[in-house]
Amino acid sequence: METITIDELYQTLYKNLGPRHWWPARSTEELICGMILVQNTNYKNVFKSLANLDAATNFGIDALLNLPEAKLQELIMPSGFYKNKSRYLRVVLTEYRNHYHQLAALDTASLRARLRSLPGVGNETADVLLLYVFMRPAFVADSYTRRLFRLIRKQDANYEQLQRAIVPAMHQRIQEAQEFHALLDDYGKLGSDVLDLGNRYRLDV
DNA sequence: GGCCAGGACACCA
DNA sequence: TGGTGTCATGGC
Repeated sequence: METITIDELYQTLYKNLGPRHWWPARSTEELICGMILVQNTNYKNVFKSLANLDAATNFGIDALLNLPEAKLQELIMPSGFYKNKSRYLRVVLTEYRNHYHQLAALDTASLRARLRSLPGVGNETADVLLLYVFMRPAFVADSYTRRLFRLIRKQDANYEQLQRAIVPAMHQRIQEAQEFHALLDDYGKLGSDVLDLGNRYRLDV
């Protein structure tokens, strides 16, 4: 078995999978909606909800926030958990509309803590918001990512533990950090048929 | 027809 | 700190 570094892992994934074009969205508002709606949900279902929202509001921030509660729930229903997600969407979109510049001025740690305090924003959603909305380098230790790193590190780790281990070993620009997350998740979906990293490599961090 | 998806949260011990 | 139940739809 061959040892691999974080950089080499990134390069290996990139060479085999190519650019993943994440996060798919035409506006920041659509990005935020997708991030909430995709929680524990297949993105194929999310696309249906996003199409509904687009048709109803064209992703105008005020149009989104002015939707009656019942209408918003109806539009996002294909993504499941629609009662929770409608509430989370309102909170995060309101925060974005009213406080974006204040948030953008914060250092990354303070910004993450602020995002994390919002209902519906857990570890993963906070980190994808940092990565794709606020353009801060972040490492998203989601379930796909933890599964792969469990295989190549030969040890288990929860979200925070994996972040503490990996972040110091990363030295990526924002675009690479974004691509890394996309590559890790798409690798998780495609499975080891394409590239059996778990049986080939060992990562010592 | 069962399993799962690009989680978060409340509750419990 | 860690485990479990709940939220819910649609694709495969």
